[in-house]
Amino acid sequence: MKIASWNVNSIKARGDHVLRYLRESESDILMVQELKGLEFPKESIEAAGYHSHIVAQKAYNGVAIMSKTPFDVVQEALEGDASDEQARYLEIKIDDVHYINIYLPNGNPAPGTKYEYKLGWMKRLKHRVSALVESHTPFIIGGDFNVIPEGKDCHDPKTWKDDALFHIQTRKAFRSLLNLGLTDAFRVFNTGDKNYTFWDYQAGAWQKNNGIRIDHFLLSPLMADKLENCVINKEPRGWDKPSDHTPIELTLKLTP
DNA sequence: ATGGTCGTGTGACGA
Repeated sequence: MKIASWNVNSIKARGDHVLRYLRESESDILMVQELKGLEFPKESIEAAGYHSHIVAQKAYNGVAIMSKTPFDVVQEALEGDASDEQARYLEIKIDDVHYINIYLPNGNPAPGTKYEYKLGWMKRLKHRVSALVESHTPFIIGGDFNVIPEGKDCHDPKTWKDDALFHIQTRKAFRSLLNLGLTDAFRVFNTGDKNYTFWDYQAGAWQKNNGIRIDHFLLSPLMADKLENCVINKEPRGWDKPSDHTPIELTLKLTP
């Protein structure tokens, strides 16, 4: 079973890319982030053989899950702050496995109110993850975490020191998530540096491979044994008019 | 040292 996650940076601008990616990758599940609007090409995605569900708002944020298999929606928001109206969380369920798609806040500039929101969001996520671990629910979390976990996940750690994506408090919060027993799927197979999922549009970052690894798949304890592979597929970042992110792909063995 | 690039929606702002 293949599951992919991709920040598409506007579904309106990248609808054709998503359809092409579904065709070429033959993913069973695709999680996308940054829809950046309310429109969604549900009909053409259905024609391609996928059920879909979106959590969206005007102009900003927005997440969606596409799946060859029908699914149940578990939650369309992260609990812990009733006043939070940003479209950043979608949790679904297929055969007792929960699939969580997140678009974690960017948080810049740090310090500031946006950074406080990011840290608060990470605390709420930890709370949700704790509940799932304690109830022995098998789950995977995929998405744009806006977290550079370690120095080797960027080209030059010095330039990222004060950024909300690499700030020590951000890395601590990410680490405390992992310490609940989650596995960073990509790092099981590849411990090397220069493996990135995002390259800025500016200053030839893509051409120079000056990127960051901020899109991740985390596996719950019960799912870790089912892990077959996890890779970054750099191809779509090289397409015409690309997203600034590229997909991360997870392969699971779900049959006993 | 500075600006550089996209997307939304048509203003700046977010990333």
